[in-house]
Amino acid sequence: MPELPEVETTRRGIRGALVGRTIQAFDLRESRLRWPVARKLAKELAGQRVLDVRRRAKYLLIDLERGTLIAHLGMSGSLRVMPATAARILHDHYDLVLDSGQCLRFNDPRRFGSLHWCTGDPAEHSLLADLGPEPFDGQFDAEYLAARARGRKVAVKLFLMDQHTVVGVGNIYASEALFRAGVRPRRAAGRIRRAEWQRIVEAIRDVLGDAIRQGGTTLRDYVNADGTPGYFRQELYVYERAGEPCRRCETPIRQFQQGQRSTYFCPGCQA
DNA sequence: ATGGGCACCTGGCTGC
DNA sequence: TGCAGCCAGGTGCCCA
Repeated sequence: MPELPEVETTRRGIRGALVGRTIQAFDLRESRLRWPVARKLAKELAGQRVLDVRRRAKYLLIDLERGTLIAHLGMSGSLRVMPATAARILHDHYDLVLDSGQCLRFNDPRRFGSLHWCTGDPAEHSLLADLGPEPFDGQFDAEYLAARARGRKVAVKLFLMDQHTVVGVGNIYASEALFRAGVRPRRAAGRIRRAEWQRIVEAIRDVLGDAIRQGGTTLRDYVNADGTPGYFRQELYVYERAGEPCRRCETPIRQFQQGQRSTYFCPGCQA
């Protein structure tokens, strides 16, 4: 998916068009997302005003008057704001039609995305309840990571991608953050030194912040709320650069598999 | 608890 | 040109 920068870019892009508007209709054309979306949701949502659009981890939270929509973009999903009359294309799965004449439209070729309706506190929803801290929160620091990693044999890259450790870091930014921190992705989490955790914390914040400023990373499907791609791809140091010279030391970037995903690193820059 | 692997799905690219 | 095989921003769940 879209990792944290892409979800945050989407949030910022759709928020202005949604907040204060009233939902006129919920058009569901494909209910088979990661979990089935109930058709009866249309009846519930119609007439409700949008109070806010927030983000928790890689989930978008659309606060309405009587509850919250919890949306996930999966691997290939995107949410765009457009005229409700705009022609639908393949894989447009639902529209949230607003009283402004615009709609929020979800497109997701792989259908790994999801949509839940939550009355009550979304933080206590089963999808969100056990998530780790936000990377920009104060409680996410070297001490926290060191304590959590103690005794763990799992590779540090997989440890960082575990949403119980910290949220928002996916396959691209895990490789990129470890490059910036100078730490090899295969090292056991329990053997990372305090100074390295400190660098990892800073690297995660830096790379996510830089990516947000560039509107995220577009590999294939991802587009922002206005349909434009993210431009951070050109600033990647290692991701999808196997065999190419490191931008810092010229050593060829290496690639290998970790947890059925591709990992990239520079043997010259990362210890 | 921890670690590892699979499943869900479509589309684009590569190589025969 | 056709098609099989492989790969892709995630994550819940099942097994040892």
